[in-house]
Amino acid sequence: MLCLISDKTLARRASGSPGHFFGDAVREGCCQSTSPVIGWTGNSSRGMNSLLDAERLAVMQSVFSCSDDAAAALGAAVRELSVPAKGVVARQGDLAHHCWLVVDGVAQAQINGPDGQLILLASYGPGELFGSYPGPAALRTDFVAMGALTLFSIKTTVLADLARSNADVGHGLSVLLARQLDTLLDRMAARTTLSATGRVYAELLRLAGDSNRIEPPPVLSALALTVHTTRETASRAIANLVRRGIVRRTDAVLEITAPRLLAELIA
Amino acid sequence: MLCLISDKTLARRASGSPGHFFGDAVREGCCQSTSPVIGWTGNSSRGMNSLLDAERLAVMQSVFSCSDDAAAALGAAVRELSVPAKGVVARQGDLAHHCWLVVDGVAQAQINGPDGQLILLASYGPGELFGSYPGPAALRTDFVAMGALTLFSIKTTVLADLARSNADVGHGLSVLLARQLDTLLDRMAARTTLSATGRVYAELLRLAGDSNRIEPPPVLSALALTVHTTRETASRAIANLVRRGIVRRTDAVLEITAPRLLAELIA
DNA sequence: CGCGTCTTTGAGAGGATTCAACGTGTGTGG
DNA sequence: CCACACACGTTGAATCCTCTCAAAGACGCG
Repeated sequence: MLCLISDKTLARRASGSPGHFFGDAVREGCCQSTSPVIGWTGNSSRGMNSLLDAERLAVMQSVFSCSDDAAAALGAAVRELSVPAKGVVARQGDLAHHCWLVVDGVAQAQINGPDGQLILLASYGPGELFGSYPGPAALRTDFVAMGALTLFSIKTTVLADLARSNADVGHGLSVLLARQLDTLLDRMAARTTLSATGRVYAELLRLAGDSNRIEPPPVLSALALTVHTTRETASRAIANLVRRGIVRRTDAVLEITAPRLLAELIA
Repeated sequence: MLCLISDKTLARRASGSPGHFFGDAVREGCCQSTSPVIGWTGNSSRGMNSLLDAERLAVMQSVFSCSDDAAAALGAAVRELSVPAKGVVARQGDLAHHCWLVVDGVAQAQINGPDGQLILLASYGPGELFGSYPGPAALRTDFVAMGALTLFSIKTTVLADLARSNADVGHGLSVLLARQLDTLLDRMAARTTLSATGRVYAELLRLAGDSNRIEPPPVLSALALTVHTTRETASRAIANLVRRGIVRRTDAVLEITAPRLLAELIA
């Protein structure tokens, strides 16, 4: 029997759930900016659903690296929010009056191209912020959870006011945004300079990091989406690498045996 | 005799200079975010080379919408800088310790793809900021002036300190960055969802604005670069529109006669 | 087991770049 | 003043990359 899944279904699915890989991957990736990551990086192993006030403050402090009272002010303005896997935080076209701060999990900004194709624009990991900031605005993307997601939501106006009145908040915000700008520029550069296979290769290197291993091995359909290509292309690209002995792949791990060579191939 | 210019040469050239169109175009385009532009928008008609202190303060205030003393602090930390057309502000790979605030003119972030092809990642108009912000960092793009350009340069560390100590600065910075993030997302969306001709059409609409006229008519090679395609493709796309009577083109102006129809074609 | 998902491979189609050629306008230098 | 180089635009043909379509196998799960 043939495979009848339309790409649309696949796309919708792949951005969701089950592989733990994707979550980890994106979480790892979303903060690969030049500046070091803030000390705190979400903690999905905690079993509880709601954060204690103290934790909330700690979160604020580590995200904004701010004083106690600033954290308190933020904590008070914030509302905790849980979104199930595949849940939609906000829809394209909505007039948003909020920002969302990712506490745990990963949120993705995606667009449905006119042909129904789903396109990934950005992903937000723990400590990152999305929504409408300088003022309320219509959203140009959907924001969906790709795994269980816990957020802090805060009114745009309140956040702006806080930023204006409290230096720590403003500064923290600017750092947050600068980092996002940075990674977005990277992604943009990759998308426009590299060929489809090149983007796949680059993503492999990024996911592998210094250890040159991806464990568990990546789900190709998901990887394809993040670099804006098709599973077929990704599959072919990687098959090529395996054939040439540049990467080795087992059920448990994908290992890059010749990272230098792979890096050369990208250019 | 044939034309022997390699594409590389062309690319290098086109990003420069002579057509006044390109400068205006980008200047118009770089602030098309949802939030209204700050009240002040550069003034190239002023004949002098150096800004008075008072003007400098005014610039700061309108960019950061901040108090007098914050503006004074910024003004003191800043060094004025003039870059000639085609001049390079900073090079890819440089370890930058500065941020630059565009006072007048347009700066572009560009990358040379491995094949020597020049690619435009972003452009910064008056009131926009680029460089390394949260901390010193290696630049991933060249920054070049595309027309006479005057900048304020400020040490990254100084700016960060100011942001942390002065709420107005931090807030202003966050607004600046949020706006850039916004437009970058837009650009990204356009680049990934649209076809090459679609991007050309979209750019036409954007340049034309409400008046539906582009005056003087766009330099195709430059337009092609901004939407990341070739002059040939751009030329074909527009020739098509002209043939179908959707736009009219003379030496002096390009006019969109059927903006609705054109908008339809983009999707 | 049937179903859905993921992967892989081949073949075909389409879009966009590349190459080639030519016309035009502009500025430079002999 | 006249080449000449250079930039820009236009058009056609060839080429290549990438997506789409089609088919089939593997795995996990209710």
